[in-house]
Amino acid sequence: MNKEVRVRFAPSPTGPLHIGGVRTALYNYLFAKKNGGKFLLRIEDTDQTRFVPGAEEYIKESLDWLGITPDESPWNPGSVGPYRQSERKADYMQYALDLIEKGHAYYAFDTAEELEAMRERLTAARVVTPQYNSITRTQMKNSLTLPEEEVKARLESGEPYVIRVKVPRKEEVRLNDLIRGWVMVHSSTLDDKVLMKSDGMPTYHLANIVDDHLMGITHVIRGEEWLPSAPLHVLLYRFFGWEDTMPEFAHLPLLLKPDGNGKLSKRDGDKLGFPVFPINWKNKETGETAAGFREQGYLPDAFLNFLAFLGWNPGDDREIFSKEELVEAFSIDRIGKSGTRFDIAKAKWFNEQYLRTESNAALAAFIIEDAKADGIALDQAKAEAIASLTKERCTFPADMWNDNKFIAIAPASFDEQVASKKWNEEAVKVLLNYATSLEGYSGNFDASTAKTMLESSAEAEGIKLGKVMQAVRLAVTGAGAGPDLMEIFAILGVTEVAKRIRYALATLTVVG
RNA sequence: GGUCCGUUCGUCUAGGGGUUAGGACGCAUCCCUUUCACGGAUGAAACACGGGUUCGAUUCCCGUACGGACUACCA
Repeated sequence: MNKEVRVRFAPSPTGPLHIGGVRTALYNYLFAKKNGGKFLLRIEDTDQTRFVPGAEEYIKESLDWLGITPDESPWNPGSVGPYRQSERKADYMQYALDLIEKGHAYYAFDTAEELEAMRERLTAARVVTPQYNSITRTQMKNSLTLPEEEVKARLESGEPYVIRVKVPRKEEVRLNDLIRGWVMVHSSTLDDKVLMKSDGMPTYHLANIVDDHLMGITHVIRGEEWLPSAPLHVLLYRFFGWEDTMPEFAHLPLLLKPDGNGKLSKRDGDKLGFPVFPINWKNKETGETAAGFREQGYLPDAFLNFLAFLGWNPGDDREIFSKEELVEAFSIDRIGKSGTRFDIAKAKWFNEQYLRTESNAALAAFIIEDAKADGIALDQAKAEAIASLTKERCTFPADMWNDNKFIAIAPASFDEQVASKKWNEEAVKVLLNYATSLEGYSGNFDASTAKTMLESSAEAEGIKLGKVMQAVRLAVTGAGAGPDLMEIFAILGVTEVAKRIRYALATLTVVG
């Protein structure tokens, strides 16, 4: 196989992309890059009734956020465009007509009521699968049953019609899925799917095959929900005479809800306690916003890494992979077969891992911005010091500021539980000493100086530092837990520490 | 209902005819430590079931159960 690998991600703009779709896009991207091929994006907007404004932009923004930008797309077209099926509308009819000519498709004039009546009749006759197929089509209004003249007359009169594929009666359809191996289906279980709708638009089945062919797609990597219709697609390639260039298929296992009860869907929104969308989606009709991973504080590379491992693994114990490493390690035969439940705890873990490896300089930007929202101006140096001190204990960038505001904001109140247990005579004595020596100090104040001075303040009273440490922390931060206290002191500076201690001394009273 | 797909710790998974069934998340305990975290160590925790094939099956085959997808002029 020396043909250039070309894969596509083909979402329909019916709303925000959900993470299952994002994973499909990711696998397509990884496969293309791994094989030096191209990753295309095609918008499948053949259902005019379900079109949602903004969905297309949403898809673009989501992929850009994750850095899996298509090589060819509506916004960056290659030579096989257009990349929106609605803009290719004029071309599909000739292919459908070609099929009719070859005897593999036919016109059908049945109304919705007639189709309904047929299904009811079949159901009443206890036919297990009522469908428009090789048997029932003989009783319907189509170009196979109607006289040629009448068909012509109906077409000329402008009567609405669809074009259906003529599925052979008895045939074994085989397909070799890259993930599942040979899948065999008997054509008698397939129905005569509509290829061209009465509004002149093709259905997914026709448009998909025609476009994949025209766009030189070599591998179709898509969700498992397409597996049942894959045999029909194989049949279509055959009817068109394109079997020799038919793409290889890989049907991805589905992303399931955390309880394993059904596949993850858009409607799950935030009900499950975590986002199902890559980025925020504002529903223009309801005005409601569905949460996205980006806005929740997930780093793009961490999210990508997490997503890649939902159904795929490299075969060894490594788990942290940059995008480039994923490309290098990726292969379709290491994709699993079974559905994957979505576990948000693991996603958080990945984010934590990535947060820790981010540079303090980069993280400082988050802290500065979040502090600003609280009306606090932080300089870069101070923000970097906070980042360095806090990033190892946080899941999201925003936690660095939100969980550690006390570093920049002097406590107005103190954790009562800690105060009642730790605020005692000894602590007061030590803090009194410490405040005094801090106030008389004007040299360089770093973490070790802060500690040395605190130690001597305790020693002077013959008190062990460990006994009063919590109280010291409480006095300066208002809380009983947090990052290394002496490092915090260094960030605060000698004057501020002394000031806070004086305030605590004046505010807190020793009880019991 | 029918067609198709699937089933290893709670979750993501590695493995594959003979293994103490490995790792990760989460959980628990311990260590480190001025706290909380981080980190380190340890632990509990799995081959859905029944038949075959075989000297031997978690692994191969067949059933059953369970789960899922599909079953539109939606994708």
